[in-house]
Amino acid sequence: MSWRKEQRRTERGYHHGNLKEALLQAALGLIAEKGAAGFTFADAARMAGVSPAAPYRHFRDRDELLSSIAQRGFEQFEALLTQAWDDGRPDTVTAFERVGKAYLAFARNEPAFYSAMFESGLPVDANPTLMAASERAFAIIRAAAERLAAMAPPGMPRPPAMMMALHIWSMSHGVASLFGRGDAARRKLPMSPEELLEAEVLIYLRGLGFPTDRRPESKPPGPPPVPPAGPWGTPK
Amino acid sequence: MSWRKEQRRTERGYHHGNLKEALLQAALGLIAEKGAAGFTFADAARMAGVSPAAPYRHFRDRDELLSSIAQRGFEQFEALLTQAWDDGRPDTVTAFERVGKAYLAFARNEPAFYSAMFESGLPVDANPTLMAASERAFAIIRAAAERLAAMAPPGMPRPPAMMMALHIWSMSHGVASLFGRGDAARRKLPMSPEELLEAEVLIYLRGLGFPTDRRPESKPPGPPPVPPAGPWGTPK
DNA sequence: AGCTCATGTGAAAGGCTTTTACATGAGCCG
DNA sequence: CGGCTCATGTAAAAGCCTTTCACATGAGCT
Repeated sequence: MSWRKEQRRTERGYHHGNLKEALLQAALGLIAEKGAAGFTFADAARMAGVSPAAPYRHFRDRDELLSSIAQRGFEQFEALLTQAWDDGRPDTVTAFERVGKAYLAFARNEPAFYSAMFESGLPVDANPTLMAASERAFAIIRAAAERLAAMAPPGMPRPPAMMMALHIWSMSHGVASLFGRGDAARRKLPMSPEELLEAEVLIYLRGLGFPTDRRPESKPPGPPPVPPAGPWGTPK
Repeated sequence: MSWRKEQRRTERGYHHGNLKEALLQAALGLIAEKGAAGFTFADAARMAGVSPAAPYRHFRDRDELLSSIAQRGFEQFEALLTQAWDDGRPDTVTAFERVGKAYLAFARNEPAFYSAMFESGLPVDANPTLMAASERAFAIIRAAAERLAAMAPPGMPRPPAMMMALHIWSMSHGVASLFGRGDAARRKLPMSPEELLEAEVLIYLRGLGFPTDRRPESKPPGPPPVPPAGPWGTPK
């Protein structure tokens, strides 16, 4: 084996050996449990088994720890979206909707990251590193919108990809914030957040003139059934 | 004049006379200035000129003050949306978009209320009064969607009004949260939040089969221009 | 005039944040 | 090996916040 200092840290001595990481993990757990506002620097220290002053060797203050978590969150978010987008395979619309689902999945499965990223009141635009990470994540949505815009049906004015990306982002974020969290601010819904967002995106794309019957784009779509089935299941 | 105890409170004695209201106002200012997380009970007391213990005569704790503000926020929000909707005058689509603009205006002009309502981490569903106020506000959007759904063009399956309402809500909330705040979490945009949301809603409505040329619904719309102008200004 | 109770005060306990001086020991160098 | 040095951790202390409790005040009622 090749553990130099990863393992065998059960009975530590004066030095922790991996405190920075331990603090991040502890904070992640605490935020998930009690929200970004309720999370306490001292609590994280206690959980890591060090004195309340120790964290200051690794983070300037509480906010910097929060920023680090948001930073890491944006990175994981970007990775998740990248994987969901999968460069538009097997077809653009399918991949697009997978991105939407990934957005919701992230909000639900990583409440701590999501809190730190979007609800902690951190001035995102004041931290260039954080801002950059945030923009890299958005760039995935942007790229997907670009691809979608490029295949806009002829005869329609081509929608600006940036605008489409912002629209999709706001839909995803709105659904995730209002309905997609595990525990807090929950409201009863007649459908799952995933279904809600999928229908929303489909209607939106249809409004742009896209065929939304999920046919692989290689073969041109045949004549649509009349009346076309709506994106909200069978009526009645 | 008829001030019994409203005015002349400059040089107060032992009793404040209107502390509850003064605390709410102070908190509103503090939250607007430093965010819901940064707001302090003691600060509000100081601002009202009373001891740190005084607020406890009017609010069980800090959270109850926050809840009161959220409560009041939902009420003002409802009033604003009601006024914007104006029972669908002069026509449904126009009124509908006015509601969207009102949502953004509220987020921008009342950041303190907005924070308390949506970003404070308060368990909305744990407080029945708060929940009810929140639902009354949403009911306006719901009613508007109902009206819109009723005038769905024939030949299309009729969209469920509740779903439409949730979609519109999520769009508005997404745009407001991501781009519509005065100071924090700002991101650069190629257009104003209002324009962004308006285009988004128009595209969505068009996806449902609604004519979106803003003609008064009394006179049936003539043949649409071909190709129809997009909701995003003139391309190029 | 006197009572009473809502409303405010002062003090105190306990917790969090942040700083400072000091302690420890891991890694390196001869 | 022996010793140096510096990153990393600790203890203590100052300052602020929250919350509680016993006590003070005076507004409104009888």
